[in-house]
Order: sequence, then structure tokens, then C-alpha cells
Amino acid sequence: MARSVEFNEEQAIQKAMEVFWEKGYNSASLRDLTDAMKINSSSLYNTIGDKQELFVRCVQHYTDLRKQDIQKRLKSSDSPFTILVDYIHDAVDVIIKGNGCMAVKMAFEVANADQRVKDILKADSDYAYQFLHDLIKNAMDRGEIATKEDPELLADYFNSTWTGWYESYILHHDAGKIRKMAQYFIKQLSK
Amino acid sequence: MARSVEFNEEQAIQKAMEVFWEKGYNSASLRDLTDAMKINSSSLYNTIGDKQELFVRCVQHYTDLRKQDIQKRLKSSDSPFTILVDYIHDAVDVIIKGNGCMAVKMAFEVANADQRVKDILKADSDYAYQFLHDLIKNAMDRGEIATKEDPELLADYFNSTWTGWYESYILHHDAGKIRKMAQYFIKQLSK
DNA sequence: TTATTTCTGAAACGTTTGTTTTAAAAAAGC
DNA sequence: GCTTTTTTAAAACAAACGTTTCAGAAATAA
Repeated sequence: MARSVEFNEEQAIQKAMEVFWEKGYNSASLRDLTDAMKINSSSLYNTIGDKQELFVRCVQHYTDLRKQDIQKRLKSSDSPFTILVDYIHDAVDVIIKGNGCMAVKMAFEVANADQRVKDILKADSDYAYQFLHDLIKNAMDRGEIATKEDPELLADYFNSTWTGWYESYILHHDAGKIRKMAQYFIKQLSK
Repeated sequence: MARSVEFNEEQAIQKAMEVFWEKGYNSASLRDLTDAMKINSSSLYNTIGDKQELFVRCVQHYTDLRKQDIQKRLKSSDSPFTILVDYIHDAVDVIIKGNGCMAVKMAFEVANADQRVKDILKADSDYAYQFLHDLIKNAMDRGEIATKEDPELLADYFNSTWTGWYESYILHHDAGKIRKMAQYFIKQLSK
């Protein structure tokens, strides 16, 4: 009957996500966003909705990518402990590269003011928790990890620990610091 | 010669700080701020300066309060380990009370975009680091802490760890989780 | 081709933003 | 009490904000 949407929605969301990621929700203007997305604001409002709706979609997109990353790791034939250590090292690399984690940033900037965003971030956190928990438990059963601590606790502990590494890197830009803390965390697990 | 300033500047800064703390830098409007400070914007611009300047003063004020808190703790006659454990428990209480830490929030929202703020937050982080480092070192010398880890590493580690507890509480509102992680951290130190 | 529908681009919308101006009120020194 | 200086309150400021309107272009189906 009529014309169909011209722009690629997923690509546009990806671009908007990058803007929000860098600037945060409040200081990313609609001009910043539509410029990056290369669409007119009328197209945005016709298809996706307003700024809040766009933001929710971006946060969802970000956590979808994280979920895919975890699912890929789960397909690996490496031992649970190896998968865990790789995951930690990759988390360190993300921090040191300077992008940091969008989910962490938004948890502090907007989660308290937007329930939908909080729910998405909570689900993301729960998913990462489950991933870590299962890995730690399996590694214990195989004897790769010697600690007698609850896997529940250890999973929570790492899930929150690396947020602090991110803050440390923002303030001090000291990659060595982050690497040493990661190394210490792994050592605590092993013994 | 002439009239003197009518409002109490420190009280006004305190009020502005509370607004920034709750809303963040970008979503706190000048109306929000001057309403809380109970002054007219012309008075603000005549004495303190623009929004950025006010914000810097608020962040500085916040870190001054933290410094005073640490100095009070240092005057205690308790053992280093006791001071350390009390500090950790109080950090947990701050998180659970729901205010969280303004320094952490602002590190994620504005530190990358404002060098002056970043410098203040870095100095604050360095001060807390030194406090923790000295306590840990003294506790080791007295045999209150058994671990052989570097006090430098442990101080960094805690300084960043509790940031993650804060994020965890934002997303999950689970006080038990935070208490267990703190308990685990203390146990790791002790043995 | 024509009719119909929907998308697009540019402009305009009313608000809200941070900031400045203006005129009057208030304090201090002579 | 008068003069001088500075603070104050209220209003006004331009710029930027998120959002909507509107006319025309584009695509589909008949």
C-alpha cells in the first residue's frame, strides 16, 4: 500500500547507543542522536518513539550484546575455570581500552529515576550472575577451584567487584592497578 | 562601605550538594538549585559563579566531609584492624541507607568530561587509599591481619570493591547481599 | 497511471535551560 | 542623614531542548 521505512533500525539503535554510552542520557541531545543515527527526528518519532523510548531500546540492545557474548563463551570446550579467567581478563581489557561498561554508567546515572531501565539492568546483572555462579560451581566440582566459599557469594562478589575497577580506571588511568586486582581476585578463587 | 552578603555560603553549598547528589549534574537545573539554596540566581552568580563552579564547590565540599570523617577515625584509640572493620561496616550502612556515595556517582557521570572534578575525586580516592593502606600495614605489623598480600594492593582493592556494592544495591536493593560481601572481604583480610 | 498511504526533511513549536540585566533595597563610612 | 557601594529580587535574555507539524517525495497496490 505505501512506503516502508528507509533506514536500518538496528544500525540506528547501535549508533544512538554509542552516543548515550559516551555522553550519558541527560547530556546526549536529540540533535546528537539523530546526527549519529543519520535520520530526521520525525522519522525517529514515527518509528521508535521519544528520547526515553530510544534510550530504553539502546540499553536493551547493549544488554542483548552482553548476553550473546556470554552465550558464545558457554559454547567453548575449555574448562569452567579457564572460561572464568578469560572472562575476567576480557573484562579488564574492556576497562583498559577506555570504553568501560555502559550498564554500569547508566546504573549510576539513571537507574534510580527510570524503573524500566533499572529492570533491564537488573536482568542483565542476574544473567551475568548465573553465568558466573555456574562456572564457579562447575569449577569447584572439578577441583579447579579450591576455596570452600559459596558459589553464590563469589558470583555476586565478582559481579560487583569489576564495577569498582572501572571507577578506578576513570580516576587513575592506571592499567597496572586493574591487572593486579584481577590477578588477586583470581588467586583468591584458586586457593 | 557597603552591604555584605546575606546568605550563609556554606549552608547554601550544602543544600546545592544535596540536589546534585540526588539528581546528578545534568538533570539538576539552576531552578532546582537556587530553590534549595533559597537564594536568587543573581546572588549565586555574584558570589559563587556559574553552574559548573557551583558544582565543583559542591564536590569539593563533599570530599572535605569525607576527609574529616577519616581524620576523626584516625584519632580513635582502637586497634587498626578495628578501625578498618568499623570503616567497612559504616560504608555498608551508607549504601544500605540508600544515599550511596556522591563521589562514585559523579565519577561515572562527569569525571570524563570535567578535569577539575576528576582531579578532586582523584585526590579523594588517594586520601582514602592512604588511610586504608596505613591501617592495613599497621594491622599486619601488629599481627591482626594474617594475609601476606601487599597493603598497597589490598588498599586499592577495597577502595574499588565497595563501589560495586553500591551498584549492586541500586539494582537489587538487597542489603543481605552487601553485608555478606563485606563479611567475605573482612574474612579474606583476616586469614 | 492513478489512488492511497506512509515516510522524510525542514521548519516551527512551546518550554526549559543557564545566564544577565535592571532597578530598588540595604548596609557601611563619612 | 547623605553618599557610596553592593546585594537582592524579579524580569528578561538568547540559546538549546524535546517534540510536532506540514508539505512534498516515495513507494505500494489496484
